[in-house]
Amino acid sequence: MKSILLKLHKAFESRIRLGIMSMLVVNETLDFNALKEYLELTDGNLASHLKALEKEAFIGIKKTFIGKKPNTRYYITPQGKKAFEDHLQALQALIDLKE
Amino acid sequence: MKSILLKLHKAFESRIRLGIMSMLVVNETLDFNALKEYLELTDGNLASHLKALEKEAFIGIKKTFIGKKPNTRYYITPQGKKAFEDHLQALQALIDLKE
DNA sequence: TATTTAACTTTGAATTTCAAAGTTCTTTTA
DNA sequence: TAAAAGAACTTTGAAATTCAAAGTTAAATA
Repeated sequence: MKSILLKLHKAFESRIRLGIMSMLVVNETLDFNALKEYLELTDGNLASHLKALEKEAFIGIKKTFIGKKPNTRYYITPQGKKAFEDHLQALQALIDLKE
Repeated sequence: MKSILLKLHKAFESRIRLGIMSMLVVNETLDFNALKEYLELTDGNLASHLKALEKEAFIGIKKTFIGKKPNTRYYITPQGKKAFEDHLQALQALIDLKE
């Protein structure tokens, strides 16, 4: 049990970061505003959580233009995917304890 | 997705409290030292997390004696069980998003 | 040229977390 | 019976985290 808990990653303890990662697992990329609207966050709050995940190299940023409009898209990195999957597996193991 | 996140209970965001609840779901009751040793926590830290869960009425305390030794046991309350199960279900739903 | 929009950064206050030390009560042990 | 030890805390204080709100910058549109 203790070993399960140790597999939970600190970066994913926050429900907001859990939400960001979940969205990025199911959507190849998402832009700032999509995340912001979906998760109903203020700019600053979202930006700081994104930064926290970026610092861990769990997500990456791709800045492009759509026509002439700047567009910042976020995507999950391979490490991020791995880390998040490990985290979810640990949660799954916790859930299975009940059975 | 947003609605899933809203079902995550703040009290269970901490891995320590997640651990306490998990232990109490699979063990009818547990005493202070069992939790402390299993989760490798200091007295103070454990006590404050227990207090946080008790404040939400998610766990209860039963003080007894084993022989002449005082023994404090913790157990999960029906509300606690419900809340924890809802939380795990929300996590399960998050996990299932990937499929 | 003025306004708007995107995507931040900064600031600061509130909350949370944790370890360490102190406390109380009881039980052993010398 | 006095001293030491153990259980289960409480208190303290520092560090880290979280969040909203306001400020910033650069480009785009009116």
